[in-house]
Amino acid sequence: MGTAERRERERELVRTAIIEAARDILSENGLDGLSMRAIADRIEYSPATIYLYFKDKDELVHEVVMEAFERMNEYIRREVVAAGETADAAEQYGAMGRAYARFALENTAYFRVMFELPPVPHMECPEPEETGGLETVVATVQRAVAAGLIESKDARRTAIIGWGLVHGLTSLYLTGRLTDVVATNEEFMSLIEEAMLLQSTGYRVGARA
Amino acid sequence: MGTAERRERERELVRTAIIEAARDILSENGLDGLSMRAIADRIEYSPATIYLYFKDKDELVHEVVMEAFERMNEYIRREVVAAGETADAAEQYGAMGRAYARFALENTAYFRVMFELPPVPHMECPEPEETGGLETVVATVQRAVAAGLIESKDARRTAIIGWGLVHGLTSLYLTGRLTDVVATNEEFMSLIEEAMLLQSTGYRVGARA
DNA sequence: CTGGGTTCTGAACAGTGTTTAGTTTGTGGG
DNA sequence: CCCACAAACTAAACACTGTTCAGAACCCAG
Repeated sequence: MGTAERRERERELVRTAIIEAARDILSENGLDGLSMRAIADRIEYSPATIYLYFKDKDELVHEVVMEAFERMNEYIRREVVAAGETADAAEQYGAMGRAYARFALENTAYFRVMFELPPVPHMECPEPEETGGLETVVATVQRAVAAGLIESKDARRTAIIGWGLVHGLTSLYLTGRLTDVVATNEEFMSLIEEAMLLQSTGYRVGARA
Repeated sequence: MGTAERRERERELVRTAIIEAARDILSENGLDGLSMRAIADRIEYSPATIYLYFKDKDELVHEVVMEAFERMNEYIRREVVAAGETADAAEQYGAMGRAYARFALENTAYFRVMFELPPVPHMECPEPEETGGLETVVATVQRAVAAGLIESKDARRTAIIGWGLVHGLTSLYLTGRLTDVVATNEEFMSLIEEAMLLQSTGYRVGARA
């Protein structure tokens, strides 16, 4: 009798319903609007029920964040294949950076929660999704290095510096620190483009493409 | 009779006491530990009293953040004059970036609050302190450009890109995203150094110093 | 010393995350 | 069929949060 399996399936259904509700509330009302009672209301359960599926609010949010990272990775992957099947590795690297920034612009609430949260004290996951995207970047950098487009002794360090570059500019822009320099999203994207171009070619005289 | 002035002074005294208490709690217990009641306890007043000096918790925190920006600016200023009276503009620029990162390492709670907060919807201040530091950076970049050490069509854009670079790397490091690449603070500082060096010289073949 | 204005507080309200005791529900075995 | 047991669910409470408001305490001028 497969009732146990059905129970298991139903359980998983409720679990994902909770996560979806949390994700939707997060997108619509921001992190402040994301309360256990709001989630409970949306899925028409009691708040206490959530604690039968997640030990904490932190655990629930962590799950949502993990999902967000997956989405972002897929977003970037899709973006880079869309606009660069024939592009060289350096161009693909640039496309990744632009996609990262654009994802942040399109999912600001997501993006904030992904990085504004505690320094992840309890991490068991062997970084399958979280840094999975980074590995792709590293590989791209390696191809660019092999093609002589970028010089780097350590492709991973180079990828991380690039990550820091676009992540930092994006954070500053989203928190309103750049308002008196870059006003619109278009201006911001062009700033990102310039910054990424810089990493490849530098500011040295005559080095610019 | 100067009782009005004395009253005013006493009032200002309580006000700064509140801010100091908030700052201390923030440093010791982080943003989560910063509650109105905790502040009231520390200054031995009732929670309601705080609302006679600040309309909001947001307004109070905003004040603390403004102070934090001033402190950071002064920290950087001191750092750059300390280790670079004879240094050229490019070296001073690098010192600024390192100081920024070191300040973040030494005041993690501060740093988080400074940038994790809402996109500052109510900003009347004509950026005297907040971007006051940025102007110094811009001036340094301009001197470096004039000396032929850095190429840049727009010194402000260049400064902002540098800001984004070190800010992003710092944020990622503080939120634990770089743990499997850079383990210690020393490694992190060397990453910052490499990244800033990159902005001046680029990854182009033969462009490295 | 009395009136008025400032300063302060106790108590409450609405909201939060979380726990627990207790109820409902559904299924498997006698 | 029905009972019992386990799983799912919830109402209510607890301790906390930011915030407000009526009233007490205080201080100083007239």
